[in-house]
Amino acid sequence: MKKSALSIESTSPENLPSPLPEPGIEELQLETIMGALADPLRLSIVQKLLLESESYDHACSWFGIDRPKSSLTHHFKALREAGLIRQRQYGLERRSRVRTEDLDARFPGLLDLVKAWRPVKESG
Amino acid sequence: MKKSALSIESTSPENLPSPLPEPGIEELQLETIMGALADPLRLSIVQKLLLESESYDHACSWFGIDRPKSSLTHHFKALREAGLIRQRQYGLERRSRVRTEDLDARFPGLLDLVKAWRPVKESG
DNA sequence: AACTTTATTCGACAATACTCGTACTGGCGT
DNA sequence: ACGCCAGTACGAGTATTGTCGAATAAAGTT
Repeated sequence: MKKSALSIESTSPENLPSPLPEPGIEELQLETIMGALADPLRLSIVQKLLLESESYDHACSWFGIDRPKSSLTHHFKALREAGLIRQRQYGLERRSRVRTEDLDARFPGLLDLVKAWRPVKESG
Repeated sequence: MKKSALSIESTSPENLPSPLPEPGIEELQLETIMGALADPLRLSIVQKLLLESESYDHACSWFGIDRPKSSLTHHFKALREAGLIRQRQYGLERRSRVRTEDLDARFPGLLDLVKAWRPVKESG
């Protein structure tokens, strides 16, 4: 992957848009995290990020969730405000990633539970 | 610990009252568990059992929670139905313990998070 | 049998959370 | 400038959850 030496975006490893407002590490609360993960849809969002995002951030269209946009906003916001994900604005898109380092530091083992989660199939 | 050979209650290591209705191991759902632990009071109940109960079961008076009894019933029931605790009737008391084996088997690391939980002090 | 103790059930109310339509904003392309 | 597009904000309706008093049940005691 060749890139121009002139690229204005490659001077440092951290040339990212600043994150949307989120709780700091010290503000993370286990109850709140648990509450955020009590919803199967949100659990699946975090799991998908953990298992399938190769260290890239993803806009919510990437998840392929069949829900109205206002519902998605609601859930992504819940995850961000609980401190599970970090969101950055890239042009039109608002991309998300799991706050792996922070969560591993504060709640070691938590993300492993999410990775190992196996949703129960509802009878149809 | 000497005991009578005639004891009708000591023929096996398991002479306990049978547990109240609870989900089986295969029915435990992470979402539901998370939901049950999203409440600080319930989180503190499970934590106290994990840290302070020396493999004994405890009635809810043991916890020293300053709430009406009907509220306590509500929360203990929520914990039991989520599969976090097992409850047995001992005479007048209904004693609880954490389902450590089941939870460790299904969600390894979960109980460590609860043990390590440090509640945030509300400003008074 | 009457009383005490532990805890449940029921019902009402309040508070919180989920769902989603509609209208809007902010960045981008032409 | 105009429209398009990802996503937000607001608000309403619904559902779920928490809180707790009052009445009840079940077990033990005397």
